[in-house]
Amino acid sequence: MNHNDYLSTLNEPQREAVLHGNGPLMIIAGAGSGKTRVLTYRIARLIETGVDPFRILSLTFTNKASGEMRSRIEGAVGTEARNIWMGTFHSVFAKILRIEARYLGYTSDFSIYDTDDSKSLLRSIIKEYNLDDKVYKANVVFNRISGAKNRLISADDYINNAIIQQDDEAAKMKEIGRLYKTYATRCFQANAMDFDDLLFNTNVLFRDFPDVLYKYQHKFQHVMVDEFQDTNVSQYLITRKLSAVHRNIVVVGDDAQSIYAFRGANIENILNFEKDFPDVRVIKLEQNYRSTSTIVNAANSVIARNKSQLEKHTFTSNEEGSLIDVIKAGSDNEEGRLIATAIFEEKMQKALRNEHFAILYRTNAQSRSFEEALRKLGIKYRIVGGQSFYQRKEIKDLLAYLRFTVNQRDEEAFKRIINLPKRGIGDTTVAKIAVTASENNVAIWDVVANINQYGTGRTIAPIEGFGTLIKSFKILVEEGKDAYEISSHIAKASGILRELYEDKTVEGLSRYENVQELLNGIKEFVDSDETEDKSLSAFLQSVSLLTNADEPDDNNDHDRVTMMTIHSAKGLEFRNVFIVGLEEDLFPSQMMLESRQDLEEERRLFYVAITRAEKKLSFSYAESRYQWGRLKMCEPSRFLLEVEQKYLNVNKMVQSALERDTTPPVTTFARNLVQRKTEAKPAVTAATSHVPSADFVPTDTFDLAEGDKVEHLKFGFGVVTKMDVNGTDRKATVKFDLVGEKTLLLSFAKLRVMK
DNA sequence: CGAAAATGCGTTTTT
DNA sequence: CGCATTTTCG
Repeated sequence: MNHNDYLSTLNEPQREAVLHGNGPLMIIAGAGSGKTRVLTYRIARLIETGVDPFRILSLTFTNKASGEMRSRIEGAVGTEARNIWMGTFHSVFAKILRIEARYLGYTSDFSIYDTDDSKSLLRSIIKEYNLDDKVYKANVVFNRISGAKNRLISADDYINNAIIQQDDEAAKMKEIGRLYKTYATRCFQANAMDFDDLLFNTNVLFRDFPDVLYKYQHKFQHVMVDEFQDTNVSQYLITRKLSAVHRNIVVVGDDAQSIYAFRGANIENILNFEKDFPDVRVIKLEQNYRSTSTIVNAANSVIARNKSQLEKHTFTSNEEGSLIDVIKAGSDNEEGRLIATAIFEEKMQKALRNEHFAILYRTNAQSRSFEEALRKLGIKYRIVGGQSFYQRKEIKDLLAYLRFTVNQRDEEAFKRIINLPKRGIGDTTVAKIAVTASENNVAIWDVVANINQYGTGRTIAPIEGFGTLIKSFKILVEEGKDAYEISSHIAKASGILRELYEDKTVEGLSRYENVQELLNGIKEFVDSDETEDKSLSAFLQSVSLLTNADEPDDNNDHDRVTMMTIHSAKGLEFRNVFIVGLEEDLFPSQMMLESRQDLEEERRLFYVAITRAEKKLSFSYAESRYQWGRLKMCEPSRFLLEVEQKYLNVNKMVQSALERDTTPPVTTFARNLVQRKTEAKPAVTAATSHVPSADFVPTDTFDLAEGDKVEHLKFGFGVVTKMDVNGTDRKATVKFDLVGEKTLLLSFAKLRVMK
């Protein structure tokens, strides 16, 4: 593509950003202001003007974002784009650490501990120290350690820091420093890094080994950081060091969209940047091309309440668009039904596809009621995040085998697989092995591999069997077999596949399929011509850093309603967006209100959610919510009042309150639930058992006939007694169980037919 | 040692 | 309530 072709499509500040030559640049890019285009064009242009792609480092927020950007650049400049160093902070620096591992005393096969591994390791350490695990909760301890690492505080720093120690003592957890120290040692002994270590150790690497720093400083001629507002100190320091020589650093961010302070992101990075690079040029992208003016203005009216923000005026010249609907529901289930119906109707009226819709919520747990309602209407959906594929037990089990095959020091992987499938090696035996190992001052694997030398009693046989098994896997690695050959062999030889295959329950079947799917994924990884290193350890590295937005795009089946948390929605856009669960204590979240005085981050989160919508936005809230088996009464969120009211359409609110006859009034609803708790399982089940097991399917063909069974959203189940067809008009008379005979002009949005 | 029973905790958000 | 971890018992 010729420069001028794309340059002519840009506005003035966008063009300036693309054409900016050398030296530091900060782009403050409002939501929907075309920042991805700017970044893409800028990189394409660098390559066209002769910069070697190998010398461009581009850090993005998700692997998906980087993949998309890479393919767009590829479209402009060709396959050269593949050579750009592009990815998340974690993946790029894991790659560098892998190359330079020996400087830090790791091998390049180091394991990456996910949060579960970390917490499980902490749990064992807490236990070993005989600390009360009700005081020292793995979760809390982990968060403390993680916070410290993100501020580049090592275990020793932590112990020697008077202020931190005071804090911990006040919280009655003065042992955290010791736990941190042991945790770090154990990770190191296991040849493992957790997520935070990937950044922490990169800092250590660059701090302690100037030669290595020198190499990368000179290598990367251009450094680009997307979503700069969400970087933490550790990340910022890395980029600052890397760009210290060439000083070609471009950061792109929007302080109004900073939503990761809880994991150490620091808006002050934006201010520090101006201090560290006094000659920085600042370009503001303020025109929104994404959303209607109603949406842009509503979003601005929300964020205007925040005190701390950079001066910026976002505007749009797009059409006004429709008002924001506010939908009130009696319960979380009704909220699900109302949204699902709204999607159905909007889809039909405007001839839209499923993929035009997104439902955004504050917490993953809210997805349930929407899933059920959408499924009932036969609307396809996908859930981003939540329990991801890679967190499933069977997947983690196989991955643990793979990890242990590559790295026998991986303590967490060992614990997972030593008795899986059951081979008669229980906790006591494992503890014995650990004791033997430390008595003889050797690694656990050494004991397992040579159990005959250390041998005790009758548990020798299974241990030896396990050792032989792993040894046979190791041989495959040494022979240089690729990741797929090795993993498919391990899946079979370990007995994991067999065990799942023999489990004939529904869950067992789906687990078996999941393992197969993982194997398919590995095959794809190996077969892809973009994969240079096809080894098992390369695969493991790539897989452990997948973001929850990186789930495999299912079989070309894109046309689905997307459901996800607002956090996951960052960087995405949808024609129609529903922001649901707008209730006080849920959004804004109670925890946020407790732990911090100000609501600013929650408000920014709301801002992010609003600005995902292109044409049409809806809010919803429920008056009651089923939580932990109890009914909780909810109040509308203060955020509903923080949006300038002239952008809201509250008609639907009244309407839905009037129509709310699918759900009993809240009082009876509550009573039913109470009854259900005390008396075994009464009447309520009668109503549910009425649901036929064969699935109802939605119809958009009106092909009703006498005798068909139908379900109407308001009136419940019924049978068609009479059909009147008059040209294109169809009238059905239906006898409903609940309300008797009704004549319907077919409003198919509310009617489903049983096949 | 492993299966069954009892306990207990959780819902912020994610790399 | 539902899942995960811990305790109990055969």
